[in-house]
Amino acid sequence: MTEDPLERLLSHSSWMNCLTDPQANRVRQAISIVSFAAGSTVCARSTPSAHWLGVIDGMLKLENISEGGKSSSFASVPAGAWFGEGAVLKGELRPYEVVALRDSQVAFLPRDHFLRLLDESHPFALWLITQLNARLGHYVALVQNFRLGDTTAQVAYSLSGLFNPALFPSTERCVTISQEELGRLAGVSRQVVNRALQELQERGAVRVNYGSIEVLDLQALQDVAREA
DNA sequence: ACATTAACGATGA
DNA sequence: TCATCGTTAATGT
Repeated sequence: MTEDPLERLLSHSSWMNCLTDPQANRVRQAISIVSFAAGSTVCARSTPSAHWLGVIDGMLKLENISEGGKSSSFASVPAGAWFGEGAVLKGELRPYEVVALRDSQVAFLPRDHFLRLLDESHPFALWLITQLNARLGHYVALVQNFRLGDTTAQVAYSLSGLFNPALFPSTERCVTISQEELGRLAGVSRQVVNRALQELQERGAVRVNYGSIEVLDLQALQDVAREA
């Protein structure tokens, strides 16, 4: 039963602790699981936000695409995280595209089940407020970083954001992401990412591997992100 | 100054 | 073989 990937996700999802056994079982049965190949679209932009999404395995990105076909992602979502509650709450069309960065498995919880939990469970509502607040804090810091920091600080902040324990409780020390993808996340070119990572490696904050980055000193990474 | 795009060769999986 | 990496040159703001 620990082989069940959905159970693995749920056992690491702190909001499950807010639910009663009947509620938890209801949720289990309502969730459907879909696999996506790297590069495929999980949710198209401007389609109804009919589900709350959890990443069982792999990694997703949330991105906007400009007219010129250039894409900029504003969030990467590693395994273990749930997202999309904003669009579900507002009942609006999804304002961004969800794309699998690698082969991924995604859990879909239907919108009505999500809303019912919110209606029935005070602890779940409190958990959700905490979650939204943590995300708000992340983006407030992102704006400050964008205005005050140099490009190395931007890369450092974007990378450290993947290890924010409030948002992504169960991320490992190592993240599989190409320098090009990190560039899309940080809003800079791949060349700048490459130089920034080498500088961060010289400082001992990270180790750069082929297709992945290992964080050796998260505090040092966050310190660089705050430099102006 | 410093970032961006384009391009090239080298190298890992 | 393909993706990714490290680097350089030309160009833009």
